Amino acid sequence: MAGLNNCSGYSSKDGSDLRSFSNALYQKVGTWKRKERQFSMSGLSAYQKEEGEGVNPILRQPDADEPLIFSGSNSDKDELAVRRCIVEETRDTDQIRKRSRHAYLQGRKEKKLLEIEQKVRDHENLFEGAKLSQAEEMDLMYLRNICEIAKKPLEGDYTGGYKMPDAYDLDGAINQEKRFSVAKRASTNTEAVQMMNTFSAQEAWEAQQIGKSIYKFGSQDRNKTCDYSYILEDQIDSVKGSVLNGNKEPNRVEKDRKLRKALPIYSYREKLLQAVKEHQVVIIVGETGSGKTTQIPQFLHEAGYTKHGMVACTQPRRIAAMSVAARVSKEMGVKLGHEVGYSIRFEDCTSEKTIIKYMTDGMLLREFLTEPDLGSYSVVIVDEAHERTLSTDVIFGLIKDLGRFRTDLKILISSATLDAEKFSNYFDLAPIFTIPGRQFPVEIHYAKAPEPDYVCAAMKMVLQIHLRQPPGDILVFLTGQEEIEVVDEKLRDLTRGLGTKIGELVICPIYANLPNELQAKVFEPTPEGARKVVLATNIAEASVTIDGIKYVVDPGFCKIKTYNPHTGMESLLVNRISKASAKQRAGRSGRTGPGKCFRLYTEYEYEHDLEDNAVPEMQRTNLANVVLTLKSLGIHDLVNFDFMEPPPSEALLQALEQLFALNALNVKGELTKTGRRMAELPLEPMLSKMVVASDKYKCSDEIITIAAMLSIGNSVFYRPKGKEVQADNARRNFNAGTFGDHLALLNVYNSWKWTSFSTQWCYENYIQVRSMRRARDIRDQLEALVKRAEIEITSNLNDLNAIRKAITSGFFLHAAKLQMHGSYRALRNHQTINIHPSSVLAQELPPRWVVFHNLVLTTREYMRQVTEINPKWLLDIAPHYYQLKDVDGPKTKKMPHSQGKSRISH
DNA sequence: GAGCACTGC
Repeated sequence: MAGLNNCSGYSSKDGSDLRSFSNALYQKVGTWKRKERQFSMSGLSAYQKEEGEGVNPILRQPDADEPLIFSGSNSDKDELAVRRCIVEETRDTDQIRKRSRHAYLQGRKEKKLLEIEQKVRDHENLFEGAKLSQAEEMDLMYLRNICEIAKKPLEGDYTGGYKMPDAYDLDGAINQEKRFSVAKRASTNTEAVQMMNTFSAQEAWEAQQIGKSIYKFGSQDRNKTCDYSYILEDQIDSVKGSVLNGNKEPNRVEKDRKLRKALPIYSYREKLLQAVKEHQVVIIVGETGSGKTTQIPQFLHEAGYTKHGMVACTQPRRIAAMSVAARVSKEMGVKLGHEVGYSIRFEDCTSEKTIIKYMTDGMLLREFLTEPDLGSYSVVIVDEAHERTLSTDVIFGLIKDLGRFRTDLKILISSATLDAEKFSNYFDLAPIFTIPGRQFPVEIHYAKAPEPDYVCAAMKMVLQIHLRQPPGDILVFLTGQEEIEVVDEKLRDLTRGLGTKIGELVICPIYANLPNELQAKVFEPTPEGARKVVLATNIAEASVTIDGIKYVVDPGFCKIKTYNPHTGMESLLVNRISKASAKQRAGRSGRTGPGKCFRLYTEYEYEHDLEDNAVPEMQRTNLANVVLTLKSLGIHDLVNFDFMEPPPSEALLQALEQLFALNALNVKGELTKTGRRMAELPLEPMLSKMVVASDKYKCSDEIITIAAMLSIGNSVFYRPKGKEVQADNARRNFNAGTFGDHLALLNVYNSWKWTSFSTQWCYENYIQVRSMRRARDIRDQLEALVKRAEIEITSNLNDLNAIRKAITSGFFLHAAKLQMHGSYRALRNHQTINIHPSSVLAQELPPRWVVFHNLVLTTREYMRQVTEINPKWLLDIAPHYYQLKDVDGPKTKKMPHSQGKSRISH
């Protein structure tokens, strides 16, 4: 019951138990409502009369330590105005909700329900009359339970827990246990609510539910007149949990900025240098604000480590590398690019004088290719190691190996979290050095009960904070663009017209695909008297820092890319965040002053359902590129390569197979000449194979454009809300005379080039300038590298067949054949797939043979970026992979759809 | 006729 004593919303100060308290509370609310109806003719004055009686317990029940902003005399008037507005707006809310994720989930749920019901029937038929084993009975009961749960509407469906997506495992099959675990847990909840007495959060929830039912009993006609209660009455109760340690005092901030010596790390200087002197590898745990990234390289320089080589410090992000380098060069009083520099893709800001070099981790990996012993470095610092990016993990393996014969090389691994033990074990029990951070304290509040719909809950929470908490900006973490747009629209609707009655809400969305000029709004200072609400994706967790955030709303979800090596399919799934992420998110509120973090999940869920750390990227990605890099570094035994956490062996094998098929590896698993050329290019292997092959077809100019356009991904076309039709029309202009998306992308780039890279042209055609500039950068880089690899740049724009052949050379593994009903069958694994509706070819008569760039799993399995090919090319280009019967079997001539028996030999 | 988190070379 410890949690209850801390609860901030309804805590009873006289010690009476929660149930009777909430009971009384709801009765009070009921009275209040009835009175309001009585006085509806002059509602406002009725309020003023009642002032002082505690008429509105929800807003008038202040926390002991939490002053209300409504303490002034106008509070009830203001609040009434808010409610009035909400009454009016609720009429529209239903419609908005229909378009929201909510409705989307409901639709999917219904589909699923039909499937499950059929399954139950099947089961029942199968086992009719037979005696069931206990396990079978459990199974059946469990399916029935799911049916029951699925039948309930989403709104108010407290039994359903969080809405979780289907769980896919790396081994290909859908993991049924994982998939239904949420439902399973929920079903036990409904059947035996009494069983949930093991933890306080659940108890509190139960008490609240009982309180609600009592309240309903007393006001049956509530739905007719009291729609406005939607937001405030159904408020989210939170329990105050732990406080993230903070040791920073507000008045010291300014001083700290000026005094390097005031940073916490400074007092550890001598000890740290001693540790580095005695050990080759040192693990540094430094919390945010400890100054480790800026100070440690300077310490090492002062201690003389730069006499025999540079100090390298890797960062996972470009911006971090640039900005830290700029700050350090300022501190040292040297010009950026001289003694202190940075090195990122497209930009090498270093010189011969450089002794401290900040760089992205991918860049250090590239340096391994040109200088395998890292001879020009004396110290390598791997910063932000806890993020476990693909490059960081590969660097770990390489540098651990390198350290064995370069004993003079010092290695520092710096991480923000407490999984330092893992790092230490990996690096042969390297000593761990802990430096305290300097941050403001952050109060953590947990939800008292699980929230069924986190989008809706987040919205309520924002309004609650806005009404109840002192000024300060709010940061809300959502999973994607769609959610952000829904919440944005709904919040705008709800607060429209409040104007002067209540502080204005300035709503700023931010996600990576949002055009720059719209992103900039987030960083503008909040107007006087207003409150900024930032709706962000994970971008705000580490990549973007917004000043002035005082409150964080954390629903506890994010989208994570998963990869299935069997089908070669990747999918973005909404998933729980890790404890480390939750901590990081909370910390975003304590940057400029003490903050508060409202987690929309219970403390129990935090403790038991969240993993400590996110799954490293290595475990959930296509490894072809990693394997190619390692092979070109001369590492042949990949199975025994010392990964910190080895990737799944299937993924490794699949990557080897793919590289073999692409002719990058020979039968012995050694790198071929083609493979060596491919490794030079900063592209995925299939794309780099395409580029290498373009030499043969004399169309390298076009192919590198296509490769650049494909590697910027899906952010070329911009489709603003409300202008979808115009955007789609503009997009269609590029499709004329093409055989598919690849050539359409080529058209886009060339058209832009012919307008001399006009920004205006991009706006007119609903194309994202930022992405196009990036494509141009990549294209320029590729052009230089291709020339260095002695591939001649030749343009052959008129011979579209040559271009398509070159594409096929890279993507023959991704070939598919039309079946009946317009779906396709992948030649590699006979999987049924479809053309993505956004593709050029989705508009036209489906071609019989295609190659595609990648597969995504959303509602169905879709191919994105599809181009028509001639099946004979497959035989010409990949005779080692395809045989005549694969593309031209005797049966296929008459019955093109019954080709299932043909087999692919490797 | 569907909806793509974030990086990096």
